[in-house]
Amino acid sequence: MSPPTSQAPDLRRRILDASAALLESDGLAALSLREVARRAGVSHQAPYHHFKDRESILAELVTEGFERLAKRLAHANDQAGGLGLRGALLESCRSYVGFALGYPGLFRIMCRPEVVELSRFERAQAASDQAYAELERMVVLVHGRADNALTSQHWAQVHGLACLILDGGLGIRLPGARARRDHVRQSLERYVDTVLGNSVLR
Amino acid sequence: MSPPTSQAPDLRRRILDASAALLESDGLAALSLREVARRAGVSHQAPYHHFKDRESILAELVTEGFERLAKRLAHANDQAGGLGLRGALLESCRSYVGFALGYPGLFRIMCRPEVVELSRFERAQAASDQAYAELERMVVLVHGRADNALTSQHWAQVHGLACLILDGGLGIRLPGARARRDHVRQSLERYVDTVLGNSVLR
DNA sequence: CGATCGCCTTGACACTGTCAACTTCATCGA
DNA sequence: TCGATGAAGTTGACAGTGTCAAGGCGATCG
Repeated sequence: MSPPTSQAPDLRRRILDASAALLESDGLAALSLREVARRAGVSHQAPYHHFKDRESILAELVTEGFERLAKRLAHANDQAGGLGLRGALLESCRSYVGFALGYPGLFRIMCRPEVVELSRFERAQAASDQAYAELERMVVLVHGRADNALTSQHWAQVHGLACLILDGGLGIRLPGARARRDHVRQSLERYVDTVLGNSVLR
Repeated sequence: MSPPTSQAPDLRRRILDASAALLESDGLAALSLREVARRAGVSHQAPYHHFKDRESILAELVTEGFERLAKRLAHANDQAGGLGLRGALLESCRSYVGFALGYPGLFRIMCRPEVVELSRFERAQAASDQAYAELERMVVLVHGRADNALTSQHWAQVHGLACLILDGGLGIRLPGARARRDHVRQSLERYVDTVLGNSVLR
């Protein structure tokens, strides 16, 4: 027999792809199981043969999201040798915020426990831990030691910026992708300088 | 006739109170118009005589939330004389995070545009702007001038910490209210010291 | 060749937000 | 005083949702 055509590869993957597409184009509210099934060309019950429930589908997307994010962060960390500490730190921050702005629908469900309760999904939790580990690795590179408060501070900075631009007041105040990108770069550079003690403000 | 008994003050208020209670006790998913109506002891259509739709109810809660938050931040700012700059800045940060942890359900819908689109509700937007203005006032107190990047940085720090403890990986890693409070204090103190240039890390 | 099992279907149920039409009742101008 | 008006609350309906239950169907295998 032939390899699966583009029409019908395995349904599980098609459901995930349709969900991700819907999530980014029309938002979480538009992502109903039935609409996903419709787009995948199957009955409204077919998804239940591959996922326990709606949350499980989203959890799979979340897992893949955290894995991709962790990979980006790891890549930035690995560049500490070539780019130098400041360059790598900046790259790490931009990876995080860039991921959030690049996949806003996905990023949102990654930090909404009322949508996907991470602790219910072992693999998702593990992927999240992996991303955390990369953040912590950057903190070690910068400060020379692991420290919960420092890691929190770093994570909060990039996560907060991402959330505020995506969902909060900063997005409203920055119309247009260009303005956002500029603002992100400016904010992150200032943050990096502050952290590295080169702040012009001292 | 007697003044309204505790049983039936004006329905509008009762609907808002029931919604807020449901939001904090069982989360947003459990907050359906019909359940709210049930708890208010009226038919499922009664709320529509006081609110255009479900989002409008939540928008009213969000408005009140931002007003309360702005008031807390203003109070912290006003204490700059008495507490000193460091004390006031710390108090401002703790107000923000404390608000988020104190009213998690409310805080969540305050930063979820897919639940309440702020730009659709003038008063909510105004209240949000008011809170932003107080954050900016603190930045001016600290740095001597207004600066978008600095305000972003400050806002992102407190917002990020709040989100991560509430919804993200920090909450999972900090079981128990006590551990969270301690972590918040520690993180915020370190942040404040960093900002004020007294960091022990230099 | 018959049993089994994975994948998918149809059908049903309770629940949701919202529209439409109806009742009740207080207010107010003629 | 009376009738109109309009606000506030009701019941009923509709489409849409997530999920449970039962059935069909084709491949696999003892």
